[in-house]
Amino acid sequence: MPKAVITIREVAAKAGVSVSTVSHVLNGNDQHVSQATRERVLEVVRSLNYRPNAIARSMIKRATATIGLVITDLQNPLFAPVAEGVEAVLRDQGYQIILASSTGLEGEIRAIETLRQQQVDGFIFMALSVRYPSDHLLKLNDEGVPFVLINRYIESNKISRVHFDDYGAGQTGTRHLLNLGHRRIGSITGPLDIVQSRRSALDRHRGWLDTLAAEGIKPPPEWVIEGDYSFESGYEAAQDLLYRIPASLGRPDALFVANDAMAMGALKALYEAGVGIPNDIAVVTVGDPPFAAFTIPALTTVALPVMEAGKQAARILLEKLKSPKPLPAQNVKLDCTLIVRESCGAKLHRI
Amino acid sequence: MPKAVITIREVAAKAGVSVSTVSHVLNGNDQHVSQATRERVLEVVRSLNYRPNAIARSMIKRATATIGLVITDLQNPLFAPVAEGVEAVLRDQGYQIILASSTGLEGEIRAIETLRQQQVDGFIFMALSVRYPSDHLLKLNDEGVPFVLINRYIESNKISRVHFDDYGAGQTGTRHLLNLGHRRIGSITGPLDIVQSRRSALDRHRGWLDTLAAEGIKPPPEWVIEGDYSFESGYEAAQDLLYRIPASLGRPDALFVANDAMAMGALKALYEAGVGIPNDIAVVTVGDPPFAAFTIPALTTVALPVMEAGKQAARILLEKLKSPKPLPAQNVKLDCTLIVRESCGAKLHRI
DNA sequence: GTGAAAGCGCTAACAC
DNA sequence: GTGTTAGCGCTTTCAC
Repeated sequence: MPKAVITIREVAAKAGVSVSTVSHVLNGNDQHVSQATRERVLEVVRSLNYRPNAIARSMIKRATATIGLVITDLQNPLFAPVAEGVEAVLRDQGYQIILASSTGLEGEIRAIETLRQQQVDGFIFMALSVRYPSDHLLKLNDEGVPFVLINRYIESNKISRVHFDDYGAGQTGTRHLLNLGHRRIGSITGPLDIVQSRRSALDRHRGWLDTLAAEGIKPPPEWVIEGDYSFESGYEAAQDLLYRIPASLGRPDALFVANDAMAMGALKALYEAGVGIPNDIAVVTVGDPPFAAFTIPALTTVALPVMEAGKQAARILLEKLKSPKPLPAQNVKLDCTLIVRESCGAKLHRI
Repeated sequence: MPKAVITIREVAAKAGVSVSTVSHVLNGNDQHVSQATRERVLEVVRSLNYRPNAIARSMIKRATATIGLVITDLQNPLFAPVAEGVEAVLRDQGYQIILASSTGLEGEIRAIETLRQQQVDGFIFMALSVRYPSDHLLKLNDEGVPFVLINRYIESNKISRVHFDDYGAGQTGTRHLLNLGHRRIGSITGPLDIVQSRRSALDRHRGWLDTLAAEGIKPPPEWVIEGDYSFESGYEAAQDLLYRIPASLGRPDALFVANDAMAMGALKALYEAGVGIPNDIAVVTVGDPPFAAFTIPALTTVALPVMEAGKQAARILLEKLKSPKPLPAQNVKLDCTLIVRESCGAKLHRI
């Protein structure tokens, strides 16, 4: 800020009081300040358009009222609603959010370092839950830095995190298909392979598998195709499903697709192939983006409470920030809810 | 950060030098420091895991190397790519981004105030370009605070901004329809009314209108329906177009839809009504979200260079930040490019 | 080459 | 009730 910046000293001078008096009235330590003085000070503050320097303040307080929000992928559609949730609860408490997007492990470590130099009071990590090493987070925790993870898996029960009940989402979606009378249920999964695998993909997949198993159903491996959560991969997976299955086996008549983008891709491939949805193949998915109601047909889906995840994470962080002593880690799992639209049809065929 | 924080003094002590020497080596004022001393200091820095306090540093420097990114709507799909662009160029220069989402004029003013107390070096405003008063921005500019606007209109040529060539987008889309041989061209517009109007909606609309006029075409008012950029409004507008037009007038055989979300909504309404796209009605739109290639049919669209907007804004801001004296305002208008997919068909019918 | 010391703008004892 | 003052952790003249 180039312009002549005005300080507490000038306010004090103009009001004819000492800086400490000004400080007192500004910080609400009013008890020991006379009504008249207070008003005079406030008046000068206003007339001078005085803006307290938060930086100077935080040097003394040893707290900046800022938190670092570190994100692995800004373009991830979950990011905006999560950030909105975080923002909403943090702002209410006077905290600012410093945003850092990082790529890969190196980037994340660098981001943390920079933000610590900026003296952020805590962190929220919002990430693809790829399985990369988390030693730096463990260390961060040991150092007593408050933080919480969103949608990221970690092998430690000493770290607070909020995540979605992905396993439950897999169950819910699959059960819906079952209830509709389907037995031949295939799946387009998220990234399951060792290096790229995401926890959410694994869990949703297990939810699907276990739910079928509970009904004594064991789908042939040809009916599950692995995607990578992208529109493209859903499109291609659906084509594979259509054209690469041995005729003897036949097609599934329902599909559990692990996320919304792939589901939209699949819808298109199916449409192009002349496969009717939901009549020939019913489709259920996970995630409820704004477009879900406007695909053709509209997606029946298991919605993730994304903004809520941001809010919860912020609340947990706030608790840590306000507590003088370290709090036990919290692990909150958010329930996902089925939203019935068109892609599975509506009628129950259940016998 | 609760843990015993280690300061430059301790580094100095352990290295057996003065704090100023440590400061010199840390800041690259190496010239006057002996090789041996430098190495000793660096060694101690590493062993102590010393983390310089950026807050203390910025008190002296009178600059924080942070900028405020203020957004009116986190959920706006343009936000993520813009933020990514901003982040990318700013981070390269060692700047941090402080995020503030604000609602309405009041919220924006509050956000600015708070960020100024945090001593941010500059601002980027990313907003719906609704027409609300911008006096506070004018004043901010007069005070010498560097900032740039993204996608927001302002009646002043003293303020730097980057925006999309919305008028050109309207032209490009419309011309594509014309080239395909269409003459009966309707439109679903963005918010045009006095209170909610957005500059982009107005400009795209004018682009459409003028391009038709240049060909001597004057579409009947019944063929233009106003939406609000949402999926729903596109859906409803298309229904209006289908069912509310006097039979005598007949339907348009092509549609310029002012944004991607409304286009997707319209596609669905048209599909449900059994209207074939592009054969019965061709659809062109503006904006190229990830889903555009996977609607049914895939959207032919005029793409906005969203991430580029973020980058440009950040570059302009950086220039301001580095310049000792105020720079003249820059006004960059970004070109939009047609992406041909399926919703208009491909064949040129042009006679 | 290296160090002492004066602040940056503010808060919080502690005096009076 | 109000004022004095000692720092927060750092950079930066200016001496030596």
